[in-house]
Amino acid sequence: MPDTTEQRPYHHGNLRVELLHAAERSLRAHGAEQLSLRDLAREIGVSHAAPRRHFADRRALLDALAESGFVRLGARLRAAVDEIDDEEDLPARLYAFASAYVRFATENVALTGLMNASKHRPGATAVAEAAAAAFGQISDLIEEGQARGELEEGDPEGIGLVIYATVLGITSMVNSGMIEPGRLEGLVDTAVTQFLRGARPTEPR
Amino acid sequence: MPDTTEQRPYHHGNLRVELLHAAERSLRAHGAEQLSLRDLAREIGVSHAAPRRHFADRRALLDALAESGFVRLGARLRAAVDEIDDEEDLPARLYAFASAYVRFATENVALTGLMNASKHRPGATAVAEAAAAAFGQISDLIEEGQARGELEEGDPEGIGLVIYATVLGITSMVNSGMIEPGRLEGLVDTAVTQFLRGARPTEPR
DNA sequence: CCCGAGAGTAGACATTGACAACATTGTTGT
DNA sequence: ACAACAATGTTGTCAATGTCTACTCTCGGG
Repeated sequence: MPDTTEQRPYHHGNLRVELLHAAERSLRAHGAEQLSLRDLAREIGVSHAAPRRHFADRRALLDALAESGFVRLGARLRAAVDEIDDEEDLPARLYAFASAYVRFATENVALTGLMNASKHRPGATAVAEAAAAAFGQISDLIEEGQARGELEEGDPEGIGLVIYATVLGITSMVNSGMIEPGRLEGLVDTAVTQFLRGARPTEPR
Repeated sequence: MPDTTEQRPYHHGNLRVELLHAAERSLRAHGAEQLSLRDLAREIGVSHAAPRRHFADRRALLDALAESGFVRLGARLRAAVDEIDDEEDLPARLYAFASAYVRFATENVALTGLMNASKHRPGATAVAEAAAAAFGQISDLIEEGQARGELEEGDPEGIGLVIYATVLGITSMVNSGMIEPGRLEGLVDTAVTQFLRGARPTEPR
């Protein structure tokens, strides 16, 4: 375990990951706007130019944060869905998915904002890929539901995107203070039930 | 009409609004991150400290931009809905609402990002109010639909928020580059139809 | 064993937001 | 008419920041 009391050798040896950790703490505490490379360097105890060896740019650091966020979000979404034992209980799985997203987004407000805001300029495919992997899961849920006849036919990816967008929008509004956090649960609930009602086959049976 | 070739009198006379205009141009051209008060001052031709007389803070300028954005958005949403002559054609009005939002958001990418990102810290009620006025309209649509029996009963504001969140989420994903702009129209379409299918009364008389 | 690449350091520079002290103008009360 | 006075702009200054360049340290492989 690295100790801060330890006499730092000339080479830190673990700077990149520690920078990411410190950056995430700062992000949580003061937001992306306030995040300063020099601050992180100070906090870790290296010179102000050291971060540049690992991140070409302030933006590169933020992108790395966003990417890491998407990876973790994807993992948590997958875990939440898999936690529903009954593989055929689509409503439960959908609700688990939505709840997991909401929990992540409200527990990581600034991070989520960063993830949604970071415009992926040409070439920065890493972030986009991580994001796609995160919400791609829901397409699978839709497809399975359609295969079992529980859902109306239709482009599964499109439908999945719409659901994802709904949850994203709700948490975005809560996180930006447009609506009170107390309404979150209720909104997610009506969103999911609304979708299920609208997506069931026209001729039941 | 004010000319830039004119000898500027000591008092500019219209600095506040011209600052906002210049700020919006800069926002559109380089994003909120890059917006610099000194730049705006230079562009307008006043001293670097002049903006401070009208905006206490860089953040105050951005907040004003966001508020103005919400006001204009609200107007365009209202106009779009009112443009549908048949007051009882709920689907058409919903679609008009969604389309208008999408158009605004894709025509004003950075502005929309700013509006959604600006965390309204305690006391900054102006932005929140403008936002509420913008999306509050949809609750009215829902209520009318319910009154005519075209929609299932339920908290109209909650339902309205869910729709708004869906459209917001879709455009957010497009604007952040997560999905290609070409899919926008189709996604909005499925979102609206999905909602309408799910919201119709259970026993259609 | 040495030497070169990777990793950290030190110094410099332009830019920025914020602040203070001062200048100019328009307004208002008398 | 005119003297305060409040708005509005200006100049000067300061600390902080991102980024760049040149230098230093350390370690592992020929």
